[in-house]
Amino acid sequence: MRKAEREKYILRVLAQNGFIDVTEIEQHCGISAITARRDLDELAKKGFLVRTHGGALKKEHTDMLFGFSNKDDQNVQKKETISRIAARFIEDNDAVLLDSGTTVFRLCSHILNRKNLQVITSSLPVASELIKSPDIKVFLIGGEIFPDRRATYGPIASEHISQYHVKKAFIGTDGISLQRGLTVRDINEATRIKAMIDAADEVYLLCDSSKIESNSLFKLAPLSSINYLITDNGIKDEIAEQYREKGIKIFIAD
Amino acid sequence: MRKAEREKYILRVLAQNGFIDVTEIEQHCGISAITARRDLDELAKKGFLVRTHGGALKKEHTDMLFGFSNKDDQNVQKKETISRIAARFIEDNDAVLLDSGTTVFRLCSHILNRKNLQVITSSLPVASELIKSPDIKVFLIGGEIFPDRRATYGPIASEHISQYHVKKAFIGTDGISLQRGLTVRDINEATRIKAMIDAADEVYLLCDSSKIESNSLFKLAPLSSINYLITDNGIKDEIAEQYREKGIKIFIAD
DNA sequence: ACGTTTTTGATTGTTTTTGATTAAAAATAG
DNA sequence: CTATTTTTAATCAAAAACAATCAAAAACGT
Repeated sequence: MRKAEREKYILRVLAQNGFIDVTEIEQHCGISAITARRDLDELAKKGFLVRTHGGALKKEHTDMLFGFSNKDDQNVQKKETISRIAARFIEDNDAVLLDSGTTVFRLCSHILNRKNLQVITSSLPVASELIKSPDIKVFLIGGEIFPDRRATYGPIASEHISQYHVKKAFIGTDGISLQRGLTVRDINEATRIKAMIDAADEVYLLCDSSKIESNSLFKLAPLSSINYLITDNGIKDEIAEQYREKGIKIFIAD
Repeated sequence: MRKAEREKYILRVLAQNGFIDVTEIEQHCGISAITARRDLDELAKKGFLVRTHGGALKKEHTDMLFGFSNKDDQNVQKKETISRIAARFIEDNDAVLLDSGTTVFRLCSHILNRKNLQVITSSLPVASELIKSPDIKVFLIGGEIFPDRRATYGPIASEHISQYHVKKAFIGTDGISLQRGLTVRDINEATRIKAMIDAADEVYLLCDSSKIESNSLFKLAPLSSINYLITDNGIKDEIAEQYREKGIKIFIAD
């Protein structure tokens, strides 16, 4: 049985039973245990399942809040690796701002074990994921809810954000470029992200490489307003160098 | 059965029955008693359940995401009828405040078809339910999230509520009595509900009859602060009459 | 056909999980 | 209350699953 075929089988069993174990894959597909485990590891890395000892569990409902409509393997994998790198910058006892957006959302599963963490977020999925942990205090930013994004926005939200001060903010944008700085599709997102940048000492931008050196409609902040750029290895070396010259520290996931 | 799968099973049984015992796990999962106990110990350590002799008890905020588990059928039915009555008071073009709590939450499904409705809520489940409708604008009240209740509370939330003014507010309490007025178990709930009452012209209290003429720990407002009481047919006639004399309009669902 | 990449399996030692055995603690019955 | 049964805690050893590394096989592009 081919790899692609096996992946399909694994996901199908998971959707049905909620669980699959290594030996079952081994027998059903006629492969060695180690290959079965590798299959699961890869699917876990892409975010399609949760790896456990001896098998794997189906991802929970909150993880689907943003839908699996973009089952684009490549992008899911990129976002997963980016978020994993970003998670390393969130430590015990931190107070952080987390914006909405799929990449930032994926960050959540990697920081559930932090102790005494305070998280301020505008995102409902982020909130619902993080309140699972008893050691994380979650503050929700008030305001009108943008149904598509499952996040609050608008003047109330922006004003609310300005009441906080945090060390680190993790944000996403639709575009970033040397010339135009940070840009987004929606004006409401723009004002909210701007408020988040102002409320934080250090700003981390999570952004897959396809968005680098591309522009969206609304300019929200200059390049200088971010301190860290976390992206995937699709970024060209000479571009990365130019960003570094602007004083931005780049971390490349692969 | 694998460990991960067993944990899922344990939590599922707990969500349903509220209790699970070691021998049941032992038999159902085909493992030794000691392993079953170890499973429970670990889950208890993570805070997902409360360990007892011979088994474990459910802890409130475990595996439900943005929903509520249906505890016992009797109460669910009462709450359903109450919420259906309450829904009749919410009309197209209204602006309403909805508090957290299961009874108010049930209201949501009955108002999804309203047009041009504006809803302000502190409840994450309410928000996530109502954003399904394109004709309802949802405003979320910011603040710290109370994980057990899936709602925001605290000084930020109260202050945020005071920025709004609405015609109707729908709230729930843990107790109501002629002598002590409205009471709740948690001080944080108290201040938030107080703020909601102040922000609304008309206050609707949704309350099953078991809570009428019973008191909880924190007094939050006098009886005079509510205008409507919606309850089930468990309320005694003479009690209802006394409330009416105090100027409260009572609606009894059956 | 050739070299390259991807996929797979075997090997090693390590970690996690599991169950048996013991004595202590808690619940139960008389 | 004491005696009996049940449940637990603790320790240990076996089994299963793991990670890491290497080499063989298959698929791939040119």
